[in-house]
Amino acid sequence: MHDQQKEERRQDILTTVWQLFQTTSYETVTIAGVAEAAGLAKGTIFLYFKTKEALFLALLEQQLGSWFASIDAGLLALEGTGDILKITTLLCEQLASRPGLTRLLAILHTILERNIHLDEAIRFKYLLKEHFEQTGHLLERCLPFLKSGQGAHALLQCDALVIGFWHLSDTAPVVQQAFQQPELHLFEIHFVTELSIAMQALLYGLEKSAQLPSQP
Amino acid sequence: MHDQQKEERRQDILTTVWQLFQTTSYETVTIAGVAEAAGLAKGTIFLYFKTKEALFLALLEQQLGSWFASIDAGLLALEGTGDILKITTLLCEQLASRPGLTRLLAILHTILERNIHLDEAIRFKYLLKEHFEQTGHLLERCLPFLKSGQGAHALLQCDALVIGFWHLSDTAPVVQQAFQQPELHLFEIHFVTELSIAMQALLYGLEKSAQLPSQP
Amino acid sequence: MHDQQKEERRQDILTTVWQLFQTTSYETVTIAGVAEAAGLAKGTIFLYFKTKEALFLALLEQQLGSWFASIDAGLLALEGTGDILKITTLLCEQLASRPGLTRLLAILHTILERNIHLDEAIRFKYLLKEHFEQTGHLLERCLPFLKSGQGAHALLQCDALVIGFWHLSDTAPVVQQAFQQPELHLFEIHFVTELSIAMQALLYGLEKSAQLPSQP
Amino acid sequence: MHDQQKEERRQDILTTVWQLFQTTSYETVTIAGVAEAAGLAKGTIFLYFKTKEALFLALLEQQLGSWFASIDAGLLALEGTGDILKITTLLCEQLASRPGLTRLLAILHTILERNIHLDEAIRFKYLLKEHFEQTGHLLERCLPFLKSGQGAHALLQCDALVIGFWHLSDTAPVVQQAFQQPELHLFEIHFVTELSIAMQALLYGLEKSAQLPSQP
DNA sequence: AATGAATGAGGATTCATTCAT
DNA sequence: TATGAATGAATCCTCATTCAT
Repeated sequence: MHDQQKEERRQDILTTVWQLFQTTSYETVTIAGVAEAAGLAKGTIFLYFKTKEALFLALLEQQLGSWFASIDAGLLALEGTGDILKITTLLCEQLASRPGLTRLLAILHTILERNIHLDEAIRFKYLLKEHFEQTGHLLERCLPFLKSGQGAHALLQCDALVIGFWHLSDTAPVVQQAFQQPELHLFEIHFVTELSIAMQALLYGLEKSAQLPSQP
Repeated sequence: MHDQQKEERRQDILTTVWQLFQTTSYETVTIAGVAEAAGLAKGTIFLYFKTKEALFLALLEQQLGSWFASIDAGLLALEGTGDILKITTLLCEQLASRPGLTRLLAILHTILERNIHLDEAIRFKYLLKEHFEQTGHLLERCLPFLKSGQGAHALLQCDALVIGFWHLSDTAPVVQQAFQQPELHLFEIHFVTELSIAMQALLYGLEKSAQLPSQP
Repeated sequence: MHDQQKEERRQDILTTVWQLFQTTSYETVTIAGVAEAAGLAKGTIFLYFKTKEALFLALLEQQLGSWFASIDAGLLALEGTGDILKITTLLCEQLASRPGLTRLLAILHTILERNIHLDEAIRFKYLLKEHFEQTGHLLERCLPFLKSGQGAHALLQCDALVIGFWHLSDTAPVVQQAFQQPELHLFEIHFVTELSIAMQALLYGLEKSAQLPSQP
Repeated sequence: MHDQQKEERRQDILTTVWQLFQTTSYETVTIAGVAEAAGLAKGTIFLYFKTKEALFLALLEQQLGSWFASIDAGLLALEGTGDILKITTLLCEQLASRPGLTRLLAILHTILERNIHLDEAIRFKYLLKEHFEQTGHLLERCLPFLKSGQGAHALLQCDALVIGFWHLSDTAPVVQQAFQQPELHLFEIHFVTELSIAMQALLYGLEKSAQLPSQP
């Protein structure tokens, strides 16, 4: 079996998992279910992914790759504009079109990274670093107030916003019911909307901070 | 047994849980452990708290109450100053001095709210609303650019930042090891530091946004 | 529920396991099977025994208790006789009438003791020590050549013989088939017979050794 | 590929397994590990050995061959002496210098013989028979009280002792900890020491038994 | 002869929660 | 009001072995 075939099978598994994950939660997706849906034996799954977490991490890598690619393309077109609104819209819309990605990001630190091997952790973090730095670089060329290295850092701050607002917006069923009470609509968060607002404000604020003389 | 005695026992349980939670994780704290530490039977715990999640939610309520009280006091002293830096420092330092609070906030939406009853959800959300609106009000008086109602909303945005940065900073052991690799220190997040920076930028940005003519 | 009832249920479980163990192997006995046969939930079994190994260890304790009791009674009747043959016969026949005991002894060190908690290990070893010393004492009074403490030691040597000969006699099915070959009957070991012969020789030898002046 | 080459490769595999087995347990040695260490594919291992058990059985054959050779040489020098102490010392020291051999003997009947094919079982048992009879013969010439055929039988009894004392001395980690308790040192068995004592006694006893008029 | 991808069986264990007493 | 015995769901992963190439 050639490497190409192996890669194809790996992709098959990832595609299967991705489909299952769309309609259910991480917990609901079981290896047994994945194997059955993929027409493989349980053990075969583990031949391609050491743990369930590593499997979903690979999924995240793909989605992240896709997202960063879109962002990079978009940022190139915005080079030098300094248009925070357009940049925010770009980031958020590309995220909104990948609902699964956000859910994966939201469980990355609490679940996915909790049961992987060191080598996987290192590889993933380096990959992430590459993305952050490359896209951060592009971001710096769009937003001149960002100095070298601050682009990646800004992306990290956006990541925090994504995770945070996802948690706020992805409410449990009981909480949904509670929201039927009057005056509680305050907490009904529309993810993309709120994320956009906050991200925009954050970038404006970074611009302002850059203009200030010093920060201890 | 008088209501007072019941309340005392309820407090005893909460105090016990709080102590256990300080040194371990939510998962590690078991009802059996709580019962033993409190000198009660397992079943008794459930007489005071319907579920484990409700128990921790009560804990969160207390800590939140304490935090909001401090914030309120602090904001009163900053009324009208518009000093974003001081406000940010206030919010973050009061959070930094309550490590358990942050950890509870980080699991509020993914765990605590997932297994409580409707009445508890409603009560908690109303309580939260009260806090958000009262403190939001005070915030509005400190930051004149915040219109009525925007104070609570700003606090919500801060909440998102807290959750997000906690996830980014609370890394799994393997990831900690991975960080020993060169050039990965980018991801080593010091919670309070990063939270402060982002929160400050966010508030600056909200100020800037308020000055802009319109927002679609 | 009184302690007595708890003890009864504990006994029920042990009895159930004992019955299952009679007709199958340790591996074949599953907790699920035990629970079903006992009309209990799986979790309930673990309420009475921390691990599967601890469950079988309790079984062994009972059987050992019974065996030692019979031996003690028998040895009392042989006090001062120095009749090695009768003693050997006593030990072996009491063992032969408890087939399960031998099987448990044979897996004690390789399986049972491998997954128990320290407190259980300590308790079991002290229990064993008690038995060895008490019965060893009686043995010393039957066999005058045994000095103080040597009785327990002799029992330990017998234990080794029991384990060893059980392994030699409890042959795998394939090996059974192999024994249909001519001239291989050498290896067809009848457990009790061979154990008796060796144990008798061992005791004779200990007597002889005692008469020798010194052993480095 | 010539038979000679095949035999060489077979030896390579055995050598590799032997090295791995020295530092770990039977369970820890995996076919995958053996294949990797030997620079072969997993499937290749099974071309030379039908099962994992057959592989270790071959190992045991080699070690046994080596041990019996040493014993034979030693017994020749002791011919006619009737010196039980020297014989015991010979047997035990040659065993002590081959720690892996004892470990293999201890799992021979419970593991190795459980998953081999009939032809292998037959071959192994015949091989064993050869050894037992040849060395048994030599033993008979050292110990005149042993009648024809009793030498092999005595070796079988020694085998039982080896297995039994190995189990008693090879204690689980928890049990090791338990032995830190006072008064439990009774169970801390030094394998070679105890084996020597018991084997010597056994042989003395066989001598004594031979002098007795009759045995039922 | 060598490969290595695929297989798939197999089971203990925890712990929040309930409810009879 | 307090107890604590009983419940039972829920699933990952290893690794010897096979067999098509």
